[in-house]
Amino acid sequence: MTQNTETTSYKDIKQTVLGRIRSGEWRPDTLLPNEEDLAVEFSCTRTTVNRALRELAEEGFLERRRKAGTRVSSAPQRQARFTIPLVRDEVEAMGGTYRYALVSALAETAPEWLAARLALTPGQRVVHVRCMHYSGNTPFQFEDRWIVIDSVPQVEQADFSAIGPNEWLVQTVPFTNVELSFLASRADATLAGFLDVTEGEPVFTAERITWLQGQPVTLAKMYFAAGYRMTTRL
Amino acid sequence: MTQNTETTSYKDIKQTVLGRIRSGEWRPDTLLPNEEDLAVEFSCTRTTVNRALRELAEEGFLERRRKAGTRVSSAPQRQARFTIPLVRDEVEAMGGTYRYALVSALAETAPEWLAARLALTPGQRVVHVRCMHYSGNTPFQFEDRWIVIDSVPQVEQADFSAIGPNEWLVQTVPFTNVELSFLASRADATLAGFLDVTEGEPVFTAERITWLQGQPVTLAKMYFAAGYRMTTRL
DNA sequence: AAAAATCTAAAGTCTACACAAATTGAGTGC
DNA sequence: GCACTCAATTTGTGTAGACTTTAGATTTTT
Repeated sequence: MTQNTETTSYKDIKQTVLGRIRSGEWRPDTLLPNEEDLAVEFSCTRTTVNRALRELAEEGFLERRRKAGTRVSSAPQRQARFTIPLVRDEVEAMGGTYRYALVSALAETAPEWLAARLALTPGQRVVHVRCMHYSGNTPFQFEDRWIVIDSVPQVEQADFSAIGPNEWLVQTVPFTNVELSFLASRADATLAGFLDVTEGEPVFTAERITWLQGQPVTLAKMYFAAGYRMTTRL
Repeated sequence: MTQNTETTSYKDIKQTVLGRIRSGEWRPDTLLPNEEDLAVEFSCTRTTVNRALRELAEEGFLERRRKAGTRVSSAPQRQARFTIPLVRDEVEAMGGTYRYALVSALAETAPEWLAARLALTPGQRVVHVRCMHYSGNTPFQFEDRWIVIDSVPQVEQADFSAIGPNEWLVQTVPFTNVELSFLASRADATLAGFLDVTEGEPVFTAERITWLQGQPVTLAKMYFAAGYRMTTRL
């Protein structure tokens, strides 16, 4: 486990501290010894203790303030970290064969609701792409996406019949700010058809809005097949 | 911004590197200079560069491998970090007045599906707590929770009429492992009544399973009112 | 050729020390 | 009693240097 027989690594310290929290030895709100004392206890330098405590604080287990010291977080697990896999990876991880199919791709004037969501000027044009992601022959996800032409002019030449809009965008647009939402929506007739569920069924939905340096780039609505759950361990 | 006029801090380096990624100067898959060279460029030590790059890697922007070097992540935004607020905080943050109401709390034998989910031995007993969280008079969340008596014997004496089971558990059980899932479920008659929606409506649902050192402690199903979305910015 | 052994570049971590920044808490003056 | 100042404490961050571990690359062996 340890790198050699005698050094105490920041990982050991993290483990030990976590253990004391879990065991109840250090209950929420308990003030920990300061870094120097812990360094003595673990016979390492303060630097190493610092790293351990800093990371535990980042993970939400501890709260630290200069001069005030370090204490056990009273409301732990405020943060959940989800790994958002690419659709392809997700399908393949479940042992399925990933398949992509374009449904439609059309340039149009942004509908009002979209203009409002993305703060577009009235009449701005977008490319509307709809496509399906399959696991084998089973529908896995229906993707409904709008791409702002002014922000990504190349999109008018893009061919989405072979490559999905997400992968195209990742390759084309250097980088972005993102807002991601999860919600439950209701399958309307069209969606029910695509996902092969009954109309009215609940559908787990992710919405992703992407900006490039303040400019809205794309809004994607991703509708998952019945029974989908997004899971994480803390 | 910078602490004094001349040092380059790891934060500056993070900003600069992120800037180069965003601007497209360093595209996905680009191999970065090694830490020593960057240390020269930023006129600081390798330690400082290391911290900057390490954190960027943790945030998903870079991928690092010993000997192979550091490269720009080709599938960025693999990680979303959600802040899971306590219900009370969430309600109050939206300007509502938080109100809690116990619906029922009964000790019973774990139903089969629950025993399967938590790997209980047949016949193990649980306390089943159902309660509501309101924002003012509007239903905000219906919580359906089972607590394993063998893991938390005190639960039989607990009084959930004033304090919610989540807050009680946080105070009582020192610490835990957690599995958290999000999904879309369908409002049955009971749920529809509690949340004041039509039967059959989609309901955003969070499920949380908690263990204490391998022992299952509790399963909570949290059903959110219509229109709820869980949002994060990256 | 293919497989195994070796070399080596890069990140990973630790030590030891120094100074910076924040904030508490005590003391001071009014 | 109240506001203000200031020193002490604790975490935050940087420097300089060394050793460790991983895994890509090269060479040797089969």
